[in-house]
Amino acid sequence: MKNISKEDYLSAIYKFRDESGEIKPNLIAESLEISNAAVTDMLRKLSKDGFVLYKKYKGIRLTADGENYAKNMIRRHRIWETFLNQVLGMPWDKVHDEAEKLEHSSSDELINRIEEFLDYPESDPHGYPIPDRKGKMPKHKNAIAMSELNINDKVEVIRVNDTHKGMLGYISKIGIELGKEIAIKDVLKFDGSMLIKVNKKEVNISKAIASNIFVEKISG
Amino acid sequence: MKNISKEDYLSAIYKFRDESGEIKPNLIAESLEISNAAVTDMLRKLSKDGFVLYKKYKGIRLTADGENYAKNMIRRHRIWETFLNQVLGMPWDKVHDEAEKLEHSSSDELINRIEEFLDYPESDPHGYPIPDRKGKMPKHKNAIAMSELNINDKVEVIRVNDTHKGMLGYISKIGIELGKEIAIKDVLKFDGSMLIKVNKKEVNISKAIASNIFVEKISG
DNA sequence: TTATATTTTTAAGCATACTTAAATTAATTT
DNA sequence: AAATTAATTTAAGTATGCTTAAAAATATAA
Repeated sequence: MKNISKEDYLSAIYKFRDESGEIKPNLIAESLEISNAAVTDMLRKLSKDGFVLYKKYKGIRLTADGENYAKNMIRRHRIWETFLNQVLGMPWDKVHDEAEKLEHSSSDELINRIEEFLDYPESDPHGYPIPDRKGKMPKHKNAIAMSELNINDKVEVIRVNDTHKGMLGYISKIGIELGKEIAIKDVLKFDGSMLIKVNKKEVNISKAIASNIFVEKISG
Repeated sequence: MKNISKEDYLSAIYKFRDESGEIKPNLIAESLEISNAAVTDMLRKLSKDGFVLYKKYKGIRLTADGENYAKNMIRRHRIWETFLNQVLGMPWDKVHDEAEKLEHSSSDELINRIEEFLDYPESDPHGYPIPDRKGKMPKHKNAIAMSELNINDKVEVIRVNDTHKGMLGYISKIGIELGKEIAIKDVLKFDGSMLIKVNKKEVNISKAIASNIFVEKISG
């Protein structure tokens, strides 16, 4: 395993598989923005190398090796993001792309040193947990998507999905960040968009955005 | 230019060209440990892209664009090395390999941020100067190779060539590091090896090693 | 200056990770 | 259950950056 592509495939499978641990080629292709044919190709290689279980036309899942490898990539990614944000002051909507490149170019020793320098952080700048060097995930806070909320709920932002490019920058402008308090003022049945209060200002956000912001209830 | 290989070629040309700025394919091939044929191939591409001046069987030299690109790679490399050593405490004989990977995976913005965090260092852990963001090199100290020295010279280590794998680790064990004082006790005419005193101990080093350690005379 | 050795280039081929188009299998709709 | 649609795989082809072997040019030595 020296290969960027293979590492990206494993990360994508880990990230987008369903609750039962399976994923379809289509979803991998979409998330990596490549053709289905390329995915079929690579799945055979990953299977031969013992990182995924794959029989054609059947579901795909990671082996124990594949799972470890993927989790290690997630670890690298989140440690880099945390470093870039906390130490170098890079804004949270820019760290993802930079970390995506760095994660393929660092030894485990380097990652461990950065982790130590950061004093063993448990979550990245978007609120996602960082696996430790043995692959153990710190416990997640019990968060719910903002799209599930009702009028008069008051919540605190716990986690924000960073996979949709542009979204983070957009909600930053509105004033949303980790730890911020938000009050739900109205929910439109028509399209699920909601009126929320952040920093004493009321703004409207779409359901799609709301479903990528995870929160903890304070009251309601 | 998204390519690792092309970046490595430009760095190698910059690093190993002669005083007139020229280099031969052979030397590039050796330094990158690839075949001469591969070098011919790539030179045509780099020439087409405007990074080198190249006519077959004639000397090779960088264009202004090529020179800027190469210098920027050197800058990235040395800033990463400095960061790894100063901030993460990675030993000076390990930073080269790690930086070699990272230098291809970082945006200019990231490099600039690290440089700022390091408070604009002027030299890397091996004593080599770091170009600033405009490509300007800080002035070198006037250093001479230790292989040029004579009995009873006393010197201070200014710079050590890090291109020979294993050498740094070897001389570290002897006790040689930047700023260290060394006294020349004897020079063997037979093979040019020398007896030197470091940390009150006398050790023998070969001429090949001595020619990669650069020093400043204190007396003699 | 000629002979020999070395360097450089050309030619042909390989592996990787993609692509598009066609064929096959599976899933959904009627 | 058959027909239609969608997903997946196969097949053929591409670009990149290498390789080895042979040919051509240059450099060195006698």
